[in-house]
Amino acid sequence: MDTKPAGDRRVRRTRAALRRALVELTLEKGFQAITVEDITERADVGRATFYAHCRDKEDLLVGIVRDLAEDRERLLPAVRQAHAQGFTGLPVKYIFEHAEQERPVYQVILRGEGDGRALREFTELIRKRAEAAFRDRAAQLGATPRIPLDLVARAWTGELVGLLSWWVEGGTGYSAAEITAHLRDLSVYGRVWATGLAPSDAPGALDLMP
Amino acid sequence: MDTKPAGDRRVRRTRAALRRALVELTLEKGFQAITVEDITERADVGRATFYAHCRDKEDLLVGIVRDLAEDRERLLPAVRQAHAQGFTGLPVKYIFEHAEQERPVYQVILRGEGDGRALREFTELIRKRAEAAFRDRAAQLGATPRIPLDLVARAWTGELVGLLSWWVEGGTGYSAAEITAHLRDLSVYGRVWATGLAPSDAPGALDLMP
DNA sequence: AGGATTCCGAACTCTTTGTTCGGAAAGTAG
DNA sequence: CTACTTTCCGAACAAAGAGTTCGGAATCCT
Repeated sequence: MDTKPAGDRRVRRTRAALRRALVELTLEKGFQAITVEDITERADVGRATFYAHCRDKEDLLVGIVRDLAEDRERLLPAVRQAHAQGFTGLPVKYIFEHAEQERPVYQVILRGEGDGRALREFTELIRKRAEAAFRDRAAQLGATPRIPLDLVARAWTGELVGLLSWWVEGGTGYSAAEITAHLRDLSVYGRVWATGLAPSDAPGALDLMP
Repeated sequence: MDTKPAGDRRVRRTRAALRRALVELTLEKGFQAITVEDITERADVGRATFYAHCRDKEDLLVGIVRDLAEDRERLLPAVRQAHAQGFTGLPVKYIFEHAEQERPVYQVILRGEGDGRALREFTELIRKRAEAAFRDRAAQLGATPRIPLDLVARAWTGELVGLLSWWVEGGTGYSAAEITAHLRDLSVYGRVWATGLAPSDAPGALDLMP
């Protein structure tokens, strides 16, 4: 999928139409069930034109996801600078807000449509950021973690992706700010604080308690 | 996909061969790239025979996943009874051990192969168990959660799936017992305890601190 | 041994994919 | 506005894969 600026208006229009059609159809029938003709029909574009823009369905999806990530990253420095310096992580609330604006695409990604590559790449991006942020801060403070930071980063990424997948489908009743706050409190202070349940009540505790 | 006991030896053999072939090929080339003929060739089975057993690739995968879940659930009561009563969650360590035994299939599921349905179902199963466990225990103790339990259950499920996906790919260097303990400590006591990092160092904290 | 079931493989239809090409349409630059 | 370039269209084509059918051979169960 081309991601050049696309100077020609015709190119911009057909590309936008194809992408829009793919996202719509994916949410309706699932990525797998879609045929190229479905897409071109919905986009009102000749089938040959489709192949002038991308190799196949997957390629089209990759382009969408890549541009979404660029869009997200593009505004990041501004957001970051508005708060503090030296912070290398992605502000969580900003991710939720971005997902709110681009809900359909986030749904497609987080559902794991299209062989799940998009979701894996999204997750990896978050994970790397989180791990870098943890390491930076640990180095600054000279703190000695009780649990390896790579493991902490993976677990935290799992929490974020899990909640985001849920939230983006709608119906949770939380605002971006609310769910962000909950996620932070839970991950920072733990389940004992969050629920008042003693450790022995945790799933899996059976194997760990005397 | 039939999941009957399969009394006939021929049926057992070809079914096993087909499933084995599908898992192998999926790990080699990815589910999407596999053709039915690839499967039958690897399994050394006639192509017509394939359709005598299942509608298509997906159906075959569904059968595999379903039987795996059955296998996991079948031994659960014994495990549970060996530890405590009234606990409705899935013992976490047992899941990791099961994944260790059935590594290839878990890899296929957790990579989100085959349109991601298998992964979604797996996640849902865990999530429901976790939420039920949290609710039961909260009711017993009369505790008032600071964070809604359904949100806690989703976040915890995300942690588990995230770590399990990582662990099952190998190379983490942890045993099932070790990673289970880490997951428990981290989720129960939180990141401040686990890493020594102050709350303001958490990704996303920017939006939440004054 | 006998009857039922399953497997095989070859042939066939149908859908979808991906490519090609010449003419029409729309865009851009000057 | 003109001239030149690029894109779009649609139809036609080849190739691959999906899914079905069927008679005969092989295998299983009892």
